[in-house]
Amino acid sequence: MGSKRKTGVGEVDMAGLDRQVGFLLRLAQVAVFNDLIGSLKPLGLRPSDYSALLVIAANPGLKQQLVGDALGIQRTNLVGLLDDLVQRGLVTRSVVPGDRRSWALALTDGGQAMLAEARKAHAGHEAKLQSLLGDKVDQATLRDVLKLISSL
Amino acid sequence: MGSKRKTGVGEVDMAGLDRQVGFLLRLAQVAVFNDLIGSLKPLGLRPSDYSALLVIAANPGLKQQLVGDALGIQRTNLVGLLDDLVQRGLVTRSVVPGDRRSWALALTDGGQAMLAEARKAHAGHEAKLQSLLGDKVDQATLRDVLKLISSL
DNA sequence: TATTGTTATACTCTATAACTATA
DNA sequence: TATAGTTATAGAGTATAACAATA
Repeated sequence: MGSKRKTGVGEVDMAGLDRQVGFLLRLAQVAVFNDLIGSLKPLGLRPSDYSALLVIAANPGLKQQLVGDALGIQRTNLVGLLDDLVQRGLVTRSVVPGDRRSWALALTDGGQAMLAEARKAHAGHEAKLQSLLGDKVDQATLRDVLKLISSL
Repeated sequence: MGSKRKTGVGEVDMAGLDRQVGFLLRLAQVAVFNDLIGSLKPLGLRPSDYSALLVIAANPGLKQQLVGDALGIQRTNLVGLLDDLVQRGLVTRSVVPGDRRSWALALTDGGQAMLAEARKAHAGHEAKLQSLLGDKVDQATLRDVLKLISSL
């Protein structure tokens, strides 16, 4: 007991934690997320801002509610996020002819330009990850595994 | 453009987000973490409490600083976590003969009993994950991939 | 001078309840 | 009644600065 290989940090016995998928999954996610945060920071965007711009660009006229559904952000927490994007002139909230309760979201020209820059930043981030994984991992398989785990 | 397959939530074009490793990694991590949170909740433990108990049990006499290093928790944020575990009678802070700045952490008998229960709860969680992955994924390979990604 | 633990504090992310205006 | 957006608020989790005691 306690005679297991001491991996992890220095002399500390990690008690098998460093061999458990959940723990490693968290470390991997934090590493990737932090790198993405750093890649987008020069543009003044967080990952959530970037993903909102992406989804709005792909679905012009989309309602806030649906953006939230797509990204897993509650509509109540999306308000402030979009307020900022609107105030920065990247996104417009337009009246929907048939429904005066909802907004039709769209990117401004500035929003399109910002998204183009963000895509480049994101591509750099992805390239780093790809080169790390290289041919050691089949990306399609990895995606399938992650999707499977998501259904837990 | 914009004519890609509409996956994800309902009618919304996810703009390729649902095919990116970082996004899927986040979804997978959230799913696993939430399941672990639910598994430990009946014991009044959070994942961070559980991992602290694990590491202290494997390294009796360990200093707070080293627990933090092992788990990626700042020493400043570990204080309250350990305060609670001590107050619940699960962990003791003892004087270290050679160094009066630090505490020697250890589990009480109650802490050992709690950890045994927590291990069972965790095993149930792991079993759920294992049965989901089944023979579709080699666990050792998955761990290696996640470790690799963590080094980004 | 550096280290350990501590306190106070702030910031982000996320979650809930309640309101409004529309449908 | 139900829905879309909004506001206010609260709770985690995490981050920094500064301090006391000790090395």
